[in-house]
Amino acid sequence: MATVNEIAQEVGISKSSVYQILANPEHPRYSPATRQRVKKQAVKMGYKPNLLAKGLAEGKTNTIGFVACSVSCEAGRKKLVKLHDLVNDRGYSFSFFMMKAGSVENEIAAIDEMRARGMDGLVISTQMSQVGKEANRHFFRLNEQGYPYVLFDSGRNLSDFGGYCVTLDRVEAGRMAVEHLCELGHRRIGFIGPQTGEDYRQKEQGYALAMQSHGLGLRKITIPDMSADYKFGYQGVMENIEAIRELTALSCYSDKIAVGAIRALKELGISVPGQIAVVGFDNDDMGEMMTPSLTTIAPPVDQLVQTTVDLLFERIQSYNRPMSRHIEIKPELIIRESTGPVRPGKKL
Amino acid sequence: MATVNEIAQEVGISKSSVYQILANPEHPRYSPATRQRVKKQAVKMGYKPNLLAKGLAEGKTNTIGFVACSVSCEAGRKKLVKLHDLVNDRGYSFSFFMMKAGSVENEIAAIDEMRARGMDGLVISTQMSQVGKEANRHFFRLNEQGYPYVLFDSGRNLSDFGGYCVTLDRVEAGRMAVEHLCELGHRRIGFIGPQTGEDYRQKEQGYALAMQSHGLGLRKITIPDMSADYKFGYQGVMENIEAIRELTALSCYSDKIAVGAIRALKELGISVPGQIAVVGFDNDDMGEMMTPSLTTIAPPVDQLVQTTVDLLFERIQSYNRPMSRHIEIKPELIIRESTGPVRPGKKL
DNA sequence: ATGAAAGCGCTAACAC
DNA sequence: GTGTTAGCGCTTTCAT
Repeated sequence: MATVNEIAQEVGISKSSVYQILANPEHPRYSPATRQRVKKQAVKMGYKPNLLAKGLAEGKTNTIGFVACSVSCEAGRKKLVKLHDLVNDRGYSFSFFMMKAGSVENEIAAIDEMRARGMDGLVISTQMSQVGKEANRHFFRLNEQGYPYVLFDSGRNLSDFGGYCVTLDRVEAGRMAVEHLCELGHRRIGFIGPQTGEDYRQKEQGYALAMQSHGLGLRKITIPDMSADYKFGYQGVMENIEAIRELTALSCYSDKIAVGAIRALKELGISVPGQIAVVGFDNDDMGEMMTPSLTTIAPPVDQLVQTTVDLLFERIQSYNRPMSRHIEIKPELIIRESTGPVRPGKKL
Repeated sequence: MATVNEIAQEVGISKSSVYQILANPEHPRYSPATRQRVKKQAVKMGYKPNLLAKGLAEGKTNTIGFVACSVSCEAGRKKLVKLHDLVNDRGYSFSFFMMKAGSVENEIAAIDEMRARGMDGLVISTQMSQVGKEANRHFFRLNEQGYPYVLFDSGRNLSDFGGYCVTLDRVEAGRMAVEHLCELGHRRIGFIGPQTGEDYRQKEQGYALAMQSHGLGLRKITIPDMSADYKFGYQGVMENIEAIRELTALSCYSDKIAVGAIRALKELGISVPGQIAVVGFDNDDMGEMMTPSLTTIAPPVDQLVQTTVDLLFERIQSYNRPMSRHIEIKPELIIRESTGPVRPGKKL
């Protein structure tokens, strides 16, 4: 790969002149003739500045990093793409780092590596199985050092977390599902989800709060893993048939759980929404095309990402210490075919 | 962030000693006492080597880049994750670069940027709408310069492409769907897909070859866009109802198209697989859970990725010029509920 | 209008 | 055992 030096040798001038001309091709500081020759050579040799050297010299890379564990789902995919686009719109490059899932140590390692690579700022989105606030301790260092980052829609306990952070209001999400079902006349409403994760805890809390405010008893179905895979929805129903038969409606932790559950319900000869209404969560594309199409609680992905990026650049451009800021985005209800009014004749 | 120099100052020795000790903590070249002090300081100051500087100095970054346009689908997600894992297994970091979709210029820009960032090798996976071989010209430069890269499952015309390349045998995929349906007794078999893209052309060619070898006439349904979105499957059926009613089986460009098509068929009161059998392509997770579950042609993702990574590292470790190599991976048929024997009584 | 020189942080060959 | 020195390629200040 051609370097500034090589161009300088070809043209027969010093490398700093070449640099100046390439950085500012129109500036009349150098004679038009020299400028032309340099530009020609650069094109001819296919010159591309070495970004490692540039970053080292400038102390910045014009790159924003995104640290996430896998691309866990369709929703994760949409976030990734939107984030990429918005960061590009700001004239920054975008770099995605996939951390190993699970432990806080992996999260720390991922963040450290991205900093070591000279990222000018980080969007961090990781699902932590550890709920306690000790899982946030490593952020204190970032805060103290004034390193720009925003925690993004992360299912973690945020008490005591002192940085910038944008999340979806999952308590509200859990509540909205119940409110929707209550309006349709349902009272025996179940909730199916995994038992771990702050993520889950919040939705389940919203469910519980809404049920209590309507004077209804809780009916939870727990599935084994924190993974939101189809199979767990299927198994959840199949292994709790009796409890399911008591219900007229089921709120699900995710669209995938809902799809698996609906598959199981069909196999059991229980009609959706006729005998049981089902609400999902995530607004996966597929929900629109399945039969019945899926009523769901949708995270406003664009708004989430937009807010995150705004916050990050506010942080990057300001020189003062970051204050603690937590922005919660409200979800939206999308009504489709999988929910309907409770059947009058349904057995108690 | 702490530097080698700062540690050296604290400890009171030269920076090269610090470097040597940190690079080789157990080597007895330095006195145990000094080694201890250096290691302590490094931990205390939270030293992490600056990867830009390291990469610049060493002329390599121990990082493999993945260049792709968006993460177009569930299958893309799986590839991304598997690629990441295999690259990590080799002791390399993994960096994902999402290029703007569409033009060859964007592809070139993406590749150039990754090289400028010091990637030691690249896996390139882009869908090109341009079918001609001129879309491959920029790879010649990479070949000549001996830069290590592997073209990965890219729907493009590979005549004249002189590098390493791993693809799915999509002609075979198209053929397999037809063979499966013929074995079930179907003869009026349609194919639905977009009209652009090498990707499409191959599947369609497999369909055509298989149909001809059985002496059957082609029945193609074309959908507008190259996007493999659900909606197009739905629209494709709804806008070609007459043609659809002639069929006893339908082979689809993708699982998403299949899902949309099945939704439409249901709305039209056409039962699947009773009145019409449907085969998808991709093996999206969702295919297992929908009703009817989806018979599909599955790309062996792990094998594709494994082969790609093997090839890339072979290239990285060898000093000789790359030969041209093209490895085609065979897809697999997964039979589920959406296909069944043709109904005897079906109207001609 | 052009160039010399120092520096970013890490690496590596070699000297003491 | 430890230090010196030059260099990776780009940037930036200051001199000519």
